[in-house]
Amino acid sequence: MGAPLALVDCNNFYASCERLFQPALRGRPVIVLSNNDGCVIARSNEAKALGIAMGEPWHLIKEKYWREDLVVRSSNYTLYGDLSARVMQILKDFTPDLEIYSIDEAFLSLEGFERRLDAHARHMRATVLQWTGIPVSVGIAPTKTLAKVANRTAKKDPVSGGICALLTEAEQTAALSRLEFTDLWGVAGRLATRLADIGIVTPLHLRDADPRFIRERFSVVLQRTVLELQGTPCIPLDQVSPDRKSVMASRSFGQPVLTMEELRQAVGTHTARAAEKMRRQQLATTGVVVFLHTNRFRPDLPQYSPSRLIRLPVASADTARILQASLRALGDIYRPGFRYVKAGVLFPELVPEASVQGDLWTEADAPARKELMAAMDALNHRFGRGTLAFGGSAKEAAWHLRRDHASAPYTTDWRHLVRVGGPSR
DNA sequence: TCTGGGGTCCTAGGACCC
DNA sequence: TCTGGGGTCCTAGGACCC
Repeated sequence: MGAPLALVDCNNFYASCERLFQPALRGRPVIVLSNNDGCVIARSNEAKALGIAMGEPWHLIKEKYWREDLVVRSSNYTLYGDLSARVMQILKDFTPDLEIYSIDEAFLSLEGFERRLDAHARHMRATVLQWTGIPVSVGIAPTKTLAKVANRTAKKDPVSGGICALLTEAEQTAALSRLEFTDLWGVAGRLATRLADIGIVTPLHLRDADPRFIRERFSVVLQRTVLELQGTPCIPLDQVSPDRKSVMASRSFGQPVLTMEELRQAVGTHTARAAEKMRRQQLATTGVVVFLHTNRFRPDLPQYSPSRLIRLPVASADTARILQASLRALGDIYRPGFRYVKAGVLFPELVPEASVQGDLWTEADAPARKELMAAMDALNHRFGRGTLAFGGSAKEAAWHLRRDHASAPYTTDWRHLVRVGGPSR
């Protein structure tokens, strides 16, 4: 068993942020809505108590709640981003071994604090609250999946004081027995239905399942969940966030859009936004996908959800060059007569901007390919001929390896595969 | 009339290539 | 009675996460 991990999660984050600058909202039900005020994306405890569900379309429920004391806010992501950064900075002062998992969550290694976990967690929680006003919950356990369980338990249990540690099997069993099945990290509706077919309907059933059976019947992803529930860490703490593999910008229109001119405008803005986001991370794209959607909630209307990928001759981070490709893609897929409600732009395969110099990046890629070929030969030699049928896609090679060798860690990076699967070099 | 946005991984089928 | 096979890339869609 490794050192204990903590998952620190801000309570009802967006709703808490909104409350921060308006203390009058304390004790009142508060919800935050998504873009275009479409769906409910955050709820204070009081709003949850009213029965408002996550993701509920606002227009369907506003009639029902207008007479309640409900406070409704449009989302303000700049504010949430700023507050998130402040919370994370405070957590970093408690341990340098920290992975920012999302805008409102971080995993922390508690190595070295084993003998005073509780006091340490209480101190963290109090400091974040005092300095930012944001309440957080802390879950402590030997694996990330169990830390998620602990965090949820801390939130649910009023006497926990916002902190829950699940270090012994008895504590873990007790916590798991109080959880809904789909409360588990990685188990949502569809998977729960499929698991129910074979009699697995509670968190404890899943923990006590045979990981190898789960992998054969389901996937390596779910197998990791089982192992982690059993206390075996499978998902390491990622302190350095890896480069994004793709970047997307998309928006729903307020009303249906019919003309090419309106779509060109939208695709233009999305391209510019995505390109900015990409440049901020010092990446460049090898292509651009443009996609459109008609209204899927109106099956009575004609449906059309096309997408088109245009490859760039050379990876680029230049908005003008990418825009040219975007508009060409849009021209390919646009069909008049449909009522479009959403448009988006996706840069699907990003490379470091520094590797792009004129058209040299494809050249620079050649030695890497050669190394990859050699690595695959080595893997085939070790595991038997044909283990990896490899042409050019590291993604597919990784998939083969995971399928055929349960022991291979979950990765799509072939360099990693070489280290874990190949002969020592 | 009004149903989010941004990610990751996986699967399947068809076009195309040698 | 038989219709090649192995491979890549693309489109489309499903599942999960926050």
